[in-house]
Amino acid sequence: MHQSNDYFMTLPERTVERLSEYRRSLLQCLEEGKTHIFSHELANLHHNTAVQVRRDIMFIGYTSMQRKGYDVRELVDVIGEILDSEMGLNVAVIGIGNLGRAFTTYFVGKRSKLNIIATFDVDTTKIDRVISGVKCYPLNRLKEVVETHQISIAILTVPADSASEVAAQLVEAGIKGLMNFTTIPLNVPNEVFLDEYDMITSVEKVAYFVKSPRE
Amino acid sequence: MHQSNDYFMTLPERTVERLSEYRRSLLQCLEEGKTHIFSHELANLHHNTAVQVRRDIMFIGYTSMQRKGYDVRELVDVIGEILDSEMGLNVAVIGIGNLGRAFTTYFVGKRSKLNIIATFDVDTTKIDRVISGVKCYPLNRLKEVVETHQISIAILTVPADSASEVAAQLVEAGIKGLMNFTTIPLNVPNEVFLDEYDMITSVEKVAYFVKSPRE
DNA sequence: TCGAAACTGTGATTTAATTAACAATATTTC
DNA sequence: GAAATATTGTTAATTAAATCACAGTTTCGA
Repeated sequence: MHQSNDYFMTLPERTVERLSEYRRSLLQCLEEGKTHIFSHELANLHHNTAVQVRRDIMFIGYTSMQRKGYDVRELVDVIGEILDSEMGLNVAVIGIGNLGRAFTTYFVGKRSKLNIIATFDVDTTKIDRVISGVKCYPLNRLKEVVETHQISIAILTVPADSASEVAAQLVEAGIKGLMNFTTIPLNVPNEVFLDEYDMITSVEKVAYFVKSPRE
Repeated sequence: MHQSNDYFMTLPERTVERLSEYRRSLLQCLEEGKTHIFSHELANLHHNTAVQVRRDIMFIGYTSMQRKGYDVRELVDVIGEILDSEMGLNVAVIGIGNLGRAFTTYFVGKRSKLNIIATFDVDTTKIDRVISGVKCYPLNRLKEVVETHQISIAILTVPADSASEVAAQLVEAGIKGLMNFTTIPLNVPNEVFLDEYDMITSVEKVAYFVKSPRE
């Protein structure tokens, strides 16, 4: 396996996740005026080891000032080059109930290359209102709005019983990435990147390990 | 490595997650009157393979009627024996903003051995109200309520800037499992099971793979 | 200026998770 | 009732992820 610094292979999924997390800590460091950071410091801010941090950073081909730690500013920029699309990506939140609003407000104010352009809902009282800073469209305008605004990522926070149907519409509308927060597993074509997160499963897992601790 | 059906070792984390997911599909099957299910059917309902399903089921020591598929009822029960605590576990949701409410309402009506007993918030207008079916207490009564109701699991959905402090209080109050939905990584003692989920990271990951598809 | 200390970068190793491969068993078909 | 088929349970192989171990810098202290 040969890796150069010029062309990137796609990174391991876990590494991508950690880079996203590192970046946020690093931005925090910048605000606090910290200019350099050691691998073990960054590790301590997250739940991992210095080696893991160094390996992740190795993957993106950045190297530090030896013995001074990583230059925080530079590292933020390099992570940005990896994670962000140059022109940014447009995002829609589908279903603006509690979860949709939670998600949307999380993003507000965060400078980011991801722009929440639209939210969608079936509830007519929400339509055309601005919710959490973003305009709400009726679901039946999904395809039109996705196309005209070139939305490539959708966050699915609709009730379980409409999840599959809406997902199909999203695929049809040409979405490229789908984050599914419903409890219904979805099937999408291979070229659409799908990630699913199920809160109930997470908590059942916590409960299991509370009941049966390891070693 | 020797595994008997009588005493269980703790299961792989991913297996636990999948079992939780399987169970929900299986309950759905029961409602539809389906009494048996093949490994490949269960696999198709999720995003995995028949082998994976069989391996997961092997882990919990259940074996099917050969060639008839798994007995749905039995399998649900066996998964329940693995995942659930006999007497159930009590859960509290800390921070009843959008995300806290989303989580709480997800659980309402789901028959489950996990009981959301209390929610907590600092907002005095919420206190003593019943939100999403659960009573809201002031944060300063955390320890008292956790102790008297024997709450062992906490769902942390407070704003980022109070996350660490509240987490410390939860540990102090004797919580056994903590599900952290804030964007702040937490440090808790080893005996407290911690799971963290960060929406922003998830979406940044989706964005990365939209930009750099695999193979 | 030399040696010790503090970090990084990375090959080698280990561990965990997934997938392949297939024997064993039950069912159906003729 | 023998052969073909469908399905499980499990061992072995593979792949992915994390960790170990250590050589290579740079800096510091005497």
